[in-house]
Amino acid sequence: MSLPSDPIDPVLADALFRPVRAGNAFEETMERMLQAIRLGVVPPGGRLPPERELSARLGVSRVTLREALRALQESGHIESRRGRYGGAFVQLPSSDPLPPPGDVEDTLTLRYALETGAAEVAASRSLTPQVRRHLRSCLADTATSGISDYRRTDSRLHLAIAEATATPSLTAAVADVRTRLNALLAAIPVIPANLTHSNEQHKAIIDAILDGDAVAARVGMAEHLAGTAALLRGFLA
Amino acid sequence: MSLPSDPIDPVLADALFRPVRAGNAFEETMERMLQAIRLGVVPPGGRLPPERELSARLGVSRVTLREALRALQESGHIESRRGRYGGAFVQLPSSDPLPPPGDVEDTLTLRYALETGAAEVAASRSLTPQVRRHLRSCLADTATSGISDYRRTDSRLHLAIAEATATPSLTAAVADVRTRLNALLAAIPVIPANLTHSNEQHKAIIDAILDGDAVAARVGMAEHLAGTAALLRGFLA
DNA sequence: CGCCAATGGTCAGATGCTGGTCCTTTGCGG
DNA sequence: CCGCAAAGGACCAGCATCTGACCATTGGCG
Repeated sequence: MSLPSDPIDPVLADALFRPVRAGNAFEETMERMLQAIRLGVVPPGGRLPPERELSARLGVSRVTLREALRALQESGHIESRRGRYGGAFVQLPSSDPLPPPGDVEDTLTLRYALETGAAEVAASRSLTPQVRRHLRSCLADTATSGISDYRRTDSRLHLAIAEATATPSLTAAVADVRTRLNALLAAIPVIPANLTHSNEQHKAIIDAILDGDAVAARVGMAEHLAGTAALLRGFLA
Repeated sequence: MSLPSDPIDPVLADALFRPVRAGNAFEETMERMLQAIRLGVVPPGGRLPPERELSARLGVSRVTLREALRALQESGHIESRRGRYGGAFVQLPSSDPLPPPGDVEDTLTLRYALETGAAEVAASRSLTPQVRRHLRSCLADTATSGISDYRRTDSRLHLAIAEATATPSLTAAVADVRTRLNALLAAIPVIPANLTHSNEQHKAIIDAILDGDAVAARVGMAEHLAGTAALLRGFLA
């Protein structure tokens, strides 16, 4: 019963007829909040936007958003305080079970395309002083961070590069693939030797971007990603 | 009232607190079907998968899917036939109002990152004979197509390159950005001179991919995209 | 010291979406 | 020529979600 009369490319069919929504509104909302917390976009101790604003931004009713927030509260990720100047404050949960990792090669290849592209585009632009400062700041944070918060500062640096492209869709895509990558990285330890090596590569990439050297930025990022990819393939093979 | 206690990066906040869902289930389902039709994944005269299969794939109830199909029927995109060997068959609608174009630079930059990355990755892989044939076939279709169906065959060729990466996420991302691009392209005419120039570039890109020359594939794609980008910026400036 | 604005907490009614079931149409194959 | 399998068409009960309003708490400010 192969095909009655359908010469449809099965690969493209999988791409286009993929699920319209990854889960119900509650699940997707919670994933987003977890993403913001895990990527360090809202730092530990920081406050999330008010419920009304968040629900409006996410395009979700406040009831649904609150369900997600309550779940995050019970899992120890946030703490809610009432009254004016209250809100949801990010905590450091004792245990944080990451979602199951997806397809490794799919994630790594998508990451390669997105982040090498982002590095090249960022280097091709004339960056504002604020953006240049932010890049340098994130680089310094990564270089001086210990093993415990390396993953978060590293995420922030890579996101800063994506931001420097001034391309919202690209920034969002990089954030998403970074979340998938972190789910993979959770399975392997942070090794100090790799850490110092990464820091050297980070510096080379940021220097190239600040110099406007698109080729060097791309090549530097490609080498950097190859290192992480090799590490992951080794551990998850 | 700048910030009460929120040192949250507003750019990243926009990226992470973006809407969880683009619309209701009906709207998103209809967008997907239109995407499949407009990109030529299901060719004119071709049959869509059965309702039950489609609803399962899209993760949407059959009722909702049928609402979308009925809308497509009333807009002249498909025709439904009952009985065994029936189904929904793609028509050529007389008028097809495209959705309003989004941010031009955002679309073009994201496209640059995704498609140059896809070309490089495709060239880096050892392609199966089927994939090689498919690439050559799509290239030939594009070269021999007239003005009327150039946009569709061109879309198919670019999608074929994405498929060659064997990376589902990348394929889906390229398909999405291509849909956004087509919304922009709808505003400008197809010019024969540009068409022949594009065909030369297409041949260079596919040759590079088939030769496994990653650098040439990337550079060729970058030049090709720059041409379209310049054209669009000129018309939409 | 008391008011007030901003925030989280709660609820009821309306609407959307789902899952399941059954009906109708159609054409191939026995 | 008839029966069956595969497809679209239609319906309904129940759950999920949204809308909108109102209540409760808190800390700064007048």
